[in-house]
Amino acid sequence: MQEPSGRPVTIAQVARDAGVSIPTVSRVLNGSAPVAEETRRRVDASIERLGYHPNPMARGLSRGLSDVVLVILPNITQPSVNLRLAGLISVLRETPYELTLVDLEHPDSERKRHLADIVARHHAAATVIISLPPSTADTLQLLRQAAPVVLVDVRSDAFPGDGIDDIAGGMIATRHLLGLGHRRIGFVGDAEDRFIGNPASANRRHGYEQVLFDAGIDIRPDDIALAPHGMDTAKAAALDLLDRSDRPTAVFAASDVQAFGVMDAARSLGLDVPGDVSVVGFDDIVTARLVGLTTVRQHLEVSGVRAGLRLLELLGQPLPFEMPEFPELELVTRSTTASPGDAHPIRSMAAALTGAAASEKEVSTAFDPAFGRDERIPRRK
Amino acid sequence: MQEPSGRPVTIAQVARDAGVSIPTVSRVLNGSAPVAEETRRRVDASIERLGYHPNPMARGLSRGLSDVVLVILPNITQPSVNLRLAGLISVLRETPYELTLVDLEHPDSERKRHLADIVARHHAAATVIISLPPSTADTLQLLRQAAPVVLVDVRSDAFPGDGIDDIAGGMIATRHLLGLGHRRIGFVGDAEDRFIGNPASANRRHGYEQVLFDAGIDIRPDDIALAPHGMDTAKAAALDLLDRSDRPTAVFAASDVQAFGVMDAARSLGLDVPGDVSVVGFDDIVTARLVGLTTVRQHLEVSGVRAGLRLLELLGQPLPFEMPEFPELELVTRSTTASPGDAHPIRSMAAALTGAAASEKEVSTAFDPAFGRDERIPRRK
DNA sequence: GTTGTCGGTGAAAGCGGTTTCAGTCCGCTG
DNA sequence: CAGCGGACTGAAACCGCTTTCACCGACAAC
Repeated sequence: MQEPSGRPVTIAQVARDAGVSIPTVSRVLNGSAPVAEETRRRVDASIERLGYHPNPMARGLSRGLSDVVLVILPNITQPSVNLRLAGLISVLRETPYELTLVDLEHPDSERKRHLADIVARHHAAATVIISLPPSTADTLQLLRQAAPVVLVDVRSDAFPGDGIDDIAGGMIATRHLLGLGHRRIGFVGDAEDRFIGNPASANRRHGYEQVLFDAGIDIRPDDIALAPHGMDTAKAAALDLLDRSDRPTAVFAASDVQAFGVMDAARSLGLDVPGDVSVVGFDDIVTARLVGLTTVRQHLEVSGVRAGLRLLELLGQPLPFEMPEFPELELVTRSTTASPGDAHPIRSMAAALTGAAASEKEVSTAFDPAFGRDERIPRRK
Repeated sequence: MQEPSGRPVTIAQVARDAGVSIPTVSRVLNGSAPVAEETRRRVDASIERLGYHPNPMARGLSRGLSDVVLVILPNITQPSVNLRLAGLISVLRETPYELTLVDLEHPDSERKRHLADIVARHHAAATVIISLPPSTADTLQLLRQAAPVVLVDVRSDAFPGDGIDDIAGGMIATRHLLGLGHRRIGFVGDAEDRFIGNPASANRRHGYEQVLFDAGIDIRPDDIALAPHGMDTAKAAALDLLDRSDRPTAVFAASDVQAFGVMDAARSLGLDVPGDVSVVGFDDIVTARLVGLTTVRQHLEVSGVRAGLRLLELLGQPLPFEMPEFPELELVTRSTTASPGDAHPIRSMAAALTGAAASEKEVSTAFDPAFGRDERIPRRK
């Protein structure tokens, strides 16, 4: 605990202090070779006394591999991304790996940030890419380098990863509305350059269209509104959809964030949810529960956990716990959906406000999001 | 772009390929000394052809300083923490620094993770600590090491940082309720070990008490409910507060998350917000807008930005932009507060659902949270 | 015509670790 | 008692890069 201020303590100082050679200290540190009990004690004492911490750069250089896992994601404030990251972190916490974060924020702006270049620049032990589909060029380049790559929220033949079945998800949501008796069902999703973007929204729409088709319902083009991802943009799109006398009686939004936009639009038109319009979202982010949004739940945090475990496998590390098994997708029925004409305005609004636990089929998991979790556990009591 | 697969390309290979010495390549890379135009061209060509990226560990080791900024925080899924981090990231993005993330998640569990040890272990160029007050021992040890430390959401004499004036914030919230005519005002805040925890909640309470005192209002002990931080715990605490015939007509919650708990409690008691109970939160996280919560806004993302800029200063780096000036705290009036007895149940509920933009005094900033921002900008159009 | 000075370059010495290799010193076996 | 293997240790090489330092040629200054 001395640490004479200034430059950090080096292994050489420890060796000198303990009266041994540098390699011996290294052996004590890593247990890479037998060290006499007495020697070990002396070394440990010196380490403690000097407050020595091995320099991770030197160690990494020497061993030829770093201990950092590079994580690349589009935007950390995005609730879904955030939760996936949290899941990954919870796994990495149990390992000797560090986490280096690269937030692209505007991944496709000018497209100048090539994923593969970012990866190459970092020389990390492994890379996790969240919600960003690598281009073909990226894929080729990533395959050429040695460090493993794991994808989250993206399916690829080239890399392990766990995208969900978005088509099935779209079908679940649409069937729910159909089951409630809706026949005019709108869709609000991403308008995006599909060469770059995540195809999730498009696939959810495919599921939606498939179900309607199977039910013999014609899809009216003007019941589909696309806008760049975001709550406000979705609201604008939803206004087009809902500000008509022959509006749909229900809307399936490709994400919870967009569903909020739809609800906001409904509100500003004086429409009751679900009295006048039912709304279904997708993801089940934390806020969905708060607002009482009916949605298709995917286990966001679990996807991060899985990626972490898969990574450890690839790195030949022991897994701190088992790969969790979760239903991939499930409908969470809350208070933004009802049969057409089946409105109880006041009750439903009130319920919507706080997520009417009574009517909700909740599943408790080991990975509850932060809102439902106590951050500070009172100690000794 | 060849990269013969396997081991990453080294500077030696580039040097050989370009027919120059290693130092020359280094000079081209860093512009640290003049290089003949012709030579430079050859080297650049080799770098490009081989797909060379300097090994950051080797570089760091050699230069004696790393390019990573260590960020330690309590829980990344916590909206306030998340936003602060996002602000920091936006600054670091403009610099050559990498960001390594350590999420404690349960910072005080067993207290075994000493901040100073984490910092020492990483040998980073600098450290940012978000929403975690260092202990005295930590502080001493952190001061002893060379790399700068910046605090976010914590005030300290030892390190630069920008905590807000929580007492003033508590006063703002309470005065608002007082101004609406409330005389029985409850408080819901953190029950915590103040030796470890962040004193924010306690300070907000002090502000609250001060205002009531100045107004000549007696504070009834049972109008104050404390619980470990979290929405569900706050709900339970609020139930105690509100499930009485002589309940308060308004509640000031020490954070938005806790305010949501209070609203949830009110809902489950069949109380209308703000008809029967007004609720004020603190922070103005994204969700607050969504739910229409009246709250005391602090510019969370800006706090991260400031920390980033301050860090760059300490590191002697040029600042990518100016230090933003923002009002420290401001009341954002939405739809969860009203004068006692001044209820319009249906309207207010509906408004609450989506944040009734009309009645809201919004301030637009350059740092809008994700919900209000388009994540994917459609290109070429 | 000798000195500087400066652009341009390479040899070599680190940076702080790990790892190979070559011993010592033992205790055992045959 | 020679021979052997294992426990334990240190010298030295190496990881990939930066940074002196020395050197060479060219050109300006005296």
